[in-house]
Amino acid sequence: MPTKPTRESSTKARRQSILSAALDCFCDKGVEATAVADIQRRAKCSVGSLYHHFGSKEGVAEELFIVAIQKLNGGMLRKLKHCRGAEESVKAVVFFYSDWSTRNPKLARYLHSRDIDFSPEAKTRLRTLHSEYITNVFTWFASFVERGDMAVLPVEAYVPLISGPIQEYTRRWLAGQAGPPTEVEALFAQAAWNAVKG
Amino acid sequence: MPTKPTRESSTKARRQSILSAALDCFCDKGVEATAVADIQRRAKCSVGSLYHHFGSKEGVAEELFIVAIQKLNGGMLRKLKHCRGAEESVKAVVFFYSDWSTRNPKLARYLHSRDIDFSPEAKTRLRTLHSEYITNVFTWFASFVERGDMAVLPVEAYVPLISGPIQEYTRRWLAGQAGPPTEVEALFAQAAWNAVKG
DNA sequence: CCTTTTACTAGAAAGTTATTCTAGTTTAGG
DNA sequence: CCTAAACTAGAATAACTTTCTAGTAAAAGG
Repeated sequence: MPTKPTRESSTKARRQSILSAALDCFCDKGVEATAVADIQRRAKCSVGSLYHHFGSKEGVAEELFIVAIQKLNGGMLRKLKHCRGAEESVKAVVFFYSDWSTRNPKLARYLHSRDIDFSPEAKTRLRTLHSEYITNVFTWFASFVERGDMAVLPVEAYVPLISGPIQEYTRRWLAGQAGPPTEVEALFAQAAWNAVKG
Repeated sequence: MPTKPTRESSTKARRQSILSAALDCFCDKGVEATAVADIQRRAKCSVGSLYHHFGSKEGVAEELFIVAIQKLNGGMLRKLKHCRGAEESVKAVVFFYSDWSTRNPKLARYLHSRDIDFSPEAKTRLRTLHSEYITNVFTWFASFVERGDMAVLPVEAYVPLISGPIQEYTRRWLAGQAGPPTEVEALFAQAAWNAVKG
């Protein structure tokens, strides 16, 4: 049975409804072109409510971006934990990226739009999230590199070599310029492994 | 000696001054956050003049984007024409992208911001430019594939495999998260060739 | 050489959109 | 109950984009 909505739960629901209304609008018309009124109408809330929760239109966009990144990164790490060797891990990165994007096309599309004007605070928060993630990923792969299963390369080179192609392909798919990533993921996973294997 | 400015030349100069003022503003504060007044002040022109030439702020952003794409693509094709074999061509793509971005960091940075709300006309124009470019690139590489120097892959897979890593790396460099691409271009060129060689 | 047309510039006015403000409602906690 | 804090609403304001009117200067036609 549905429990009586408490304040906490309804706040969460309201925030969520605004975020998902925003995502729909952003995907339909782009970030810049959607007005606060568009989001508001879609979320069925007032201007005041929206500004109470997010401070600004930019605030909504930032939160949405951060939530999306967290979902993607969190899922990736969880997936990696179940991998046993270097090759399985590298390939898992490619497969997970492809699958996640296919399952969450709107979020993926939004993550690919890079021109959101983040506030300094949001930038800091993103930087923190990113370096936490990178740290986690690197400690996972470091042992493989030490063991000689993977090549020794400049640290910043691994991610582009492994994820660059599938990301770029996915971007094209989202833009309607290519077939679904499932068609090439195996090929790209193999290429990723070839690029970084020891 | 400087020739007397004719109408045609001064129009061109004015348009150019608006475009480069816009590029500076966009790089400093992002597209959404720059006001028409910012561009106008920097270009030392009036609102009327700006609207006469470009119709809207979006119009400025679109033109800038298209010009940048044309420069990048044009340069790439010119570079390719001087290459002799498959390997040289594939590697040239990586090197040229890296060098062009290093030489034109502002334009490169702007091209990486993907969230500009293009008008339908601009979208059409971009699509045309893109498919012209793709056609040119593919006719260049097709012979190598036929000859067996390069692997037979889904057509849409080549660009991500060859350019994906260097693009992703360059993006990180522009965001201050990595060293200059010259440090990895040779490595990435080799990886690109490995990914598509026959 | 004049005049007419067209491209262009300027800045004020109008229209839109984002943000703030004031007032009021609901809920958890004492 | 009562109070403080969280929340909602929508009017008021402020910021910004776009349009409009007027005027200037270069080219084109006679």
